[in-house]
Amino acid sequence: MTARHDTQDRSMEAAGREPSREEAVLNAAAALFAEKGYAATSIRDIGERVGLLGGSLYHYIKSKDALFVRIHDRALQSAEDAIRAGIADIEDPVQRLASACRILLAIQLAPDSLTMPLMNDLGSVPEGLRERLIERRDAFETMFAELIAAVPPVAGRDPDIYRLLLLTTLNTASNWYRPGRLTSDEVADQILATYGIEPGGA
Amino acid sequence: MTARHDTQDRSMEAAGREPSREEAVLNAAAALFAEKGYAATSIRDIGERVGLLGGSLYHYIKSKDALFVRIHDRALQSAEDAIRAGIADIEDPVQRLASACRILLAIQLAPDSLTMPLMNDLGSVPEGLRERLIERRDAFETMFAELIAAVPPVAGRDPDIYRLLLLTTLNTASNWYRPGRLTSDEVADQILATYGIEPGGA
DNA sequence: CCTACCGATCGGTAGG
DNA sequence: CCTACCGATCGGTAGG
Repeated sequence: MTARHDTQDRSMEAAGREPSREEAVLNAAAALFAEKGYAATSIRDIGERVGLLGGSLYHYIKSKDALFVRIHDRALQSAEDAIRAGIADIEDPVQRLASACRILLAIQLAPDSLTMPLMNDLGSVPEGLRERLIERRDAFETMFAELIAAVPPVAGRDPDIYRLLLLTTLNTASNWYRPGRLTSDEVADQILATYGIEPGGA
Repeated sequence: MTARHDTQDRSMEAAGREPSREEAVLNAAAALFAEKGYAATSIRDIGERVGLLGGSLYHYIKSKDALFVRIHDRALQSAEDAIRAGIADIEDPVQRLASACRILLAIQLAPDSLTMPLMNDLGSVPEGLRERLIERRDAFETMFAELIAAVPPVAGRDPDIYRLLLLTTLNTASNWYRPGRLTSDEVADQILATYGIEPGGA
């Protein structure tokens, strides 16, 4: 989970090829939505980031709403895929949960526009959209809930609250994390210890 | 959709008197800013909530920016006052921190427009404003940092991360909390246990 | 992918 | 506190 990619944007895909124009639009939009939220991000803002005028974006997108949904779904799917792949070969439930947390945190802390700040505040999203997005989110969180349910509960802790606190802690870490002093994995270790998830036992 | 006179709530203050019009404007604005964020809340939205047209609000406010600053400062000041008052007579550092957490959480979970969701996401606030607000926030967090510094650190935990996780956990609880099953204090107990803050000892 | 534009809405003001 | 309006900006479209 060590991030070795540069701070440079215009991030290339894994293989190293140039991103297509459409990918560039999605990435720019993801970054802006993550930074300023839905309402404060204008179509013209997004266009400016990729060197197009606002109206020109409509060759690649159907509407601002649809663009947001697309990015939101892609981010969740990408995170879900990464977690599933990362834990596929692990059998011990504690190790599975620990790995999932580490991967999710790495995603949340990495300045990677593919997943970006996994879309945290839906507050400024219009009424109609919000429900769709929350449904998608619930599906993601179900996966996490299952990972948590597989480990022995911590004594004296309400399982629902435990789950919500852990997930929220992972998801909001990007609000305060500043790269430099600690790596993502070091922060993950702190969070895991806080929630009594001690892999390797020792 | 009962459409009597005003569907408005017109909640009274603690003492039972009518809130002044200015207070009503501040409270409505606080609720809307907390719900949808700065950018997605229009002056006309706020006016609608108190039964005025948008332009009429400018008798009570100087600008949207200034209104937000005012509400933000009031919320932080009010929270700070409540915490200071609540721990003034407590000497044991663990008890002081525990009480402060309980009070802060109660504020964050209460649908009270005076403090409302203590303004969490500054993402949609314009550049210039944001710095001012973050400064104000730092002052508040300093008080909390001192309370934490007074208790013995948890073994193996990074103090800075510990502080950031605890504070973020308290501040984001309103994102998932739904009244009914557990009270604010019961949630607080879960959080305190998670962070090794066990007052009373037995 | 741009020019040129649309209707709607924004924060804010004048003037009573 | 409203009417009536301002210039700016919004999401989005036509037409090339």
